[in-house]
Amino acid sequence: MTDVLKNPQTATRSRGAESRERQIVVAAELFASRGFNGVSVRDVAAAADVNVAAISYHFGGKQGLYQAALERLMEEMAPVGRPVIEHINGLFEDGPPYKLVLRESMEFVVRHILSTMLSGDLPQWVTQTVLREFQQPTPDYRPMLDERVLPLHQAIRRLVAAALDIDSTTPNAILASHAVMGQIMVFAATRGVILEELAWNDFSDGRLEQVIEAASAGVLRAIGLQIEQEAV
Amino acid sequence: MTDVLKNPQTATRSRGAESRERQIVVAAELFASRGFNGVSVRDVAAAADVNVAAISYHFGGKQGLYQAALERLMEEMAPVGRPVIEHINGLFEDGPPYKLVLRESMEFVVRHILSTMLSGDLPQWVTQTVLREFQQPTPDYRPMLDERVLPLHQAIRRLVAAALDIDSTTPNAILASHAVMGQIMVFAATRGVILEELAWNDFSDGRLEQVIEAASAGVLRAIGLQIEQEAV
DNA sequence: GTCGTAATCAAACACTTGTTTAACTTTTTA
DNA sequence: TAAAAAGTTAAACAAGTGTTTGATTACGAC
Repeated sequence: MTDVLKNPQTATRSRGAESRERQIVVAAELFASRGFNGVSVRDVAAAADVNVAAISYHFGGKQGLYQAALERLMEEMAPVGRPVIEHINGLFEDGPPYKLVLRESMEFVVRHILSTMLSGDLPQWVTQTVLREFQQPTPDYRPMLDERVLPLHQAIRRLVAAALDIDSTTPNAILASHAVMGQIMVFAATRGVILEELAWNDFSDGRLEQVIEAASAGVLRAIGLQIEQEAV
Repeated sequence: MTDVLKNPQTATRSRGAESRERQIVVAAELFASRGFNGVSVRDVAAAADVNVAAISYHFGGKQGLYQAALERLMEEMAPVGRPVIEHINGLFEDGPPYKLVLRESMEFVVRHILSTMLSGDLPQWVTQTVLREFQQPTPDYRPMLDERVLPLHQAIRRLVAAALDIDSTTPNAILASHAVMGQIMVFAATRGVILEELAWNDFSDGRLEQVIEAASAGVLRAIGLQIEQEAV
């Protein structure tokens, strides 16, 4: 808690740190929307209002800047997965939970992931980069995969396996949990197409709620935790 | 069936057509794996064993080559969606089908899509390009979206809506069908990660069958068409 | 105030980019 | 066979790429 006092740089790094920060933010957004090769260092420099040489000076080059953006991505992604992982792990501490508890937990998971990824809380570039890297991983993305994505997958797999009454280490559990992840992430991945089909501009207000409830209902049915009858 | 005879070009286009064909094939694969900006015209020329100028000569430039690759993509994608669309449309010709029929149809849909996309039948670059463009569409992709992807979505939506007993034009039907598409496509989209987690090399033999059955079971449950009891 | 470090800057670097040119070979047509 | 068309080729083009340089400025420490 006394980091600020112990590290004078943190309090007084007025000059270069601000420009460094600007470069990371701008680069993260540009890389997300146009890809690594679609962005030139001069694009970043212009958008961040710094000299081109500043990138090599601060990050050692374009590649280093991308790595810095990925590290920032890891920070931004923490609040997406961490609550879910902690929630699920806490659930299994006192033995296998009742189905009703599993149901509520899965509802929480779906709601948490979709509300953070679809609302404005999480910067758009975070989702874009995760999806892009998931599909075509760069070597620098490995830490992100190991420390953020896979732990979230494994936590959800425990939930799915418990709901389906199968061992969470079996291929079937792995496949079923990926299917569930697909059911959830499809709303982030195909966001643009879905908005277009619904003639919506964004997921504000009740619309996000509608998406969450639809996704939640589908997921619960998929793992056999649906309420028997639904009002029509 | 007499196309070859009626079109002498097809039989006798010895000179330029071969080189043109090679350029399209090579370009489609390179663009799929490295993205449009990640591939230079000299990369394509070298891989296709032609002169750089040939690209401008045959396609008017790099952009034209990409469009040609997208047109090829549209041809390659036809056998994925067409059988599914025809099957579903035929289903509804004589009024709303029984649940048992819906169940068998959905099983066919899942099996058809996954077996074509995960086995070697469909070139890998096709799936890669579809997923990439779905996430970040270029203007040239619009025809592909309108003529291949959306019709498939709409057909599946009819099935999903019928299974859930809701109107297929409601937001809920749209959302539910996207969730189902997510459940299916996740196996193509995250193919690499899934193979890694299962310590598999590919989806050959019984493995593909295992994936299809897992996906199928999840989808059927998600739309309320599951068999009541499953053997354990 | 002076020194030394950190940061910024315009300019230049060597290299790659997509495209065009004009000479050439090959194939088709008549 | 001769003319025309189609295709291929090496070379050159201007513009853009990431990076480095050396001078210049801003700032905290003494």
